[in-house]
Amino acid sequence: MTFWLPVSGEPDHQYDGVWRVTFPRVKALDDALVNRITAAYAHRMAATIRDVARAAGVSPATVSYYLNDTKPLTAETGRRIEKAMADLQFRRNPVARALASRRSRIIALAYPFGVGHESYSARQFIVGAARAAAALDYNLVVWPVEDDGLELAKLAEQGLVDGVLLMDVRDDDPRVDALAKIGVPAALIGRTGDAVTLPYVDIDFDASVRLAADHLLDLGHRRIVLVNGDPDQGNLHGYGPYYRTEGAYRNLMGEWGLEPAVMLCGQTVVAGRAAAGRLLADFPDATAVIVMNELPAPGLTAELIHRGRSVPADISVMSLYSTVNVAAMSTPNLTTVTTPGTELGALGVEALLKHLGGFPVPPVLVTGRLVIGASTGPRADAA
Amino acid sequence: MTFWLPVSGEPDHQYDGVWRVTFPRVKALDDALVNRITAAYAHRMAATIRDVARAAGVSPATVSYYLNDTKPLTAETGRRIEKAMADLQFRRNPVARALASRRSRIIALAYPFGVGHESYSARQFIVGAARAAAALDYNLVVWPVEDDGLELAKLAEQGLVDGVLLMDVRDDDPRVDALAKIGVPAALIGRTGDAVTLPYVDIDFDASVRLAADHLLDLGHRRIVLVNGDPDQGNLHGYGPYYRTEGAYRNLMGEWGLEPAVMLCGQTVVAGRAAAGRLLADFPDATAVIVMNELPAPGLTAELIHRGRSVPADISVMSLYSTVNVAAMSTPNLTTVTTPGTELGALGVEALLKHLGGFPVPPVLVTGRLVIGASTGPRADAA
DNA sequence: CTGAAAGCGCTAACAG
DNA sequence: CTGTTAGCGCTTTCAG
Repeated sequence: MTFWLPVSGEPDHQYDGVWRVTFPRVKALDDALVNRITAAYAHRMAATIRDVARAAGVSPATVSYYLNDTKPLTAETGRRIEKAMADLQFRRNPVARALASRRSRIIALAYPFGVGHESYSARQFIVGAARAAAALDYNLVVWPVEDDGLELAKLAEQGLVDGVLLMDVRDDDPRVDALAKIGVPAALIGRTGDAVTLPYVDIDFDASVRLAADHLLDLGHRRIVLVNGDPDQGNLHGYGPYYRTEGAYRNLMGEWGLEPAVMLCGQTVVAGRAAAGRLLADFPDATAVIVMNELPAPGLTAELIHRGRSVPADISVMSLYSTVNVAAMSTPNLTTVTTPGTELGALGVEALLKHLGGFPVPPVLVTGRLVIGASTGPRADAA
Repeated sequence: MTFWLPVSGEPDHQYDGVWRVTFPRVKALDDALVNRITAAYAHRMAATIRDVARAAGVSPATVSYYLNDTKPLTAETGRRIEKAMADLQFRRNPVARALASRRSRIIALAYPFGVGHESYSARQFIVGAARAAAALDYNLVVWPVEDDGLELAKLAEQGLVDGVLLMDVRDDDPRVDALAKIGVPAALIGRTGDAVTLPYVDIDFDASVRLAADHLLDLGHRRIVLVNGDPDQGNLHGYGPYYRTEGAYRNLMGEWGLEPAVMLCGQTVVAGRAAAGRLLADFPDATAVIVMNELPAPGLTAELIHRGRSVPADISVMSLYSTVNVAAMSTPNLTTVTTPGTELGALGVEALLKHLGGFPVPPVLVTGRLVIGASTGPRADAA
């Protein structure tokens, strides 16, 4: 079996004791080699539950009860088991436990990795989810899969994981259907359309947009343009963050009696640069702009300055759903409402596990944090 | 059991049908709840190898041989098994397989998540590793653990995984010792000190620095400053990328008969800004600078411009080990030699699996890609 | 080339 | 409160 990494360029290998590889197309191990792998999982030589039982003078079942706290035991019995376990350096075997209990205690994080999903906060989601899982004695496997659900189905139907946490969900997400057909439980980061049947956690778009807009309104701005993501680029129709953010923005503008102004922009730095020209042409009276997602904002800001506008004196830029580090890269460093990635990852795991436990799981919406930078300031032409 | 996410700010919850959470301290499920989780791993109702054997008129062992290609079978037998599997929609149970074979076919990616490790290419490593693992029928669990090896030891000694891939390794890495003591096989992305006993893949620092420096030399620059990472910040003493990059740089300068000039800088955008002042003060004759890692470079560039220097007319900036997206965020967009994250992740998995198979694994060094931006240009004061 | 049989280490009824 | 007893589904000698 061979697989190719999604990297450009031709392979160029040299060997002189070590391999030196430039832009590799990676040819992986073949089947035969993989089959010959001999190392066992680390646990192999450890004492078993039977050894412990024997040493403690109880039955294996009793040890199991103690381990799982699944039946009440006398303190004395517990103490003897505890001692035996310590003496024998007992470590329970998670694989055997999984087989017998029919629960692997492994969950998967499925996240897309194609165009339009190049969010740098991806790392935060993974860290949040993995650490939450670890704290709950679960393991998190990572499945970077295509949007279409095919790869996901293949992985899920292997039956290793107890459940799947889906990232970057769309209204009509093929991955959801794929999992449903296989019968693997799932929870969502993001949501599907109106009839959300699965547990989910998501950004609180209303609150986040309000946080962003209020800051601008407080500074006196009245002509605030939203630079939203473009669903036509990267096939992101029905992508919640786009239309929910726009909805929140329009509501808010309505609430304040202001005219909404929306333009679309691809999710790259370069697209952000290009958007600057359109912004100035189409909305010459804009004094502030809210830019969706972390990549376009730096590009747009840079290009505004390049075209002779001063930020924030002429126009304030608010970066919506970015990270502190990315926001700091621009000059001036950007004011942003962050993506609560760590929180969503952790809360997503929590939702999934509650769901696996058969508990009702109310939706959770998390608001980003307003981090004030130097790209927003008082409206210059204030009446 | 309760755990706190590493997020700042106080919890602020509201419930009105959905939870609305701001800056949450996440309180996770308690033990009792986790114990009550009932969902089984997805496989539970599927046909077993016995069913297949019965349907095919062979023994379970034969089916196993067929599945694993572990003994030669007649074509006819294979065909019958194949048909039975299809009829019954057979899916082998990975947990049972793991128990019997003593191999879980799960490997872990351990990566640090503390200060100094906030690389945005982390996502690429994970994607590369996870997809390589999947291609080889392995699963990758993610363990974001502290540098000290304690958390890692706790996870590894559970015995779920067949091996561990360590990211961001240092010369004297406690995590390596921790794994050795437990007896869990490991491979490295990065390397330990001189006596590297474990298989590793790493950046080809010599080649990458040469790629960066050659570009600048070709443009006529002769006074090229290296802005290296500061090991005192984030406790990164013995961190290979720092001293290997510096070594490569010094060699190269020697080779060209140029005077090396090195300054240190923390791994944040803000530190990069601060470094600009020192650069101008300490090396007023510099016409080009090579900046280590993706965060400081944008800061340094911005501050140089802020101080009235023109990039690249007055000074060229080369961002070493960044990503295309981050490099594009600056104005001018930065020339960079990338971190080959995807490649290293995939090659690391390959190295680990070969190691598990008992095969010799020669080291692999991968060179980044030179992506030319607008931050480097011909030396202005060329004689 | 195929099969019988003995587990892998743990859990979970069911008894007592 | 504790023990007995079957497995969970697959792999892997060891025979034939």
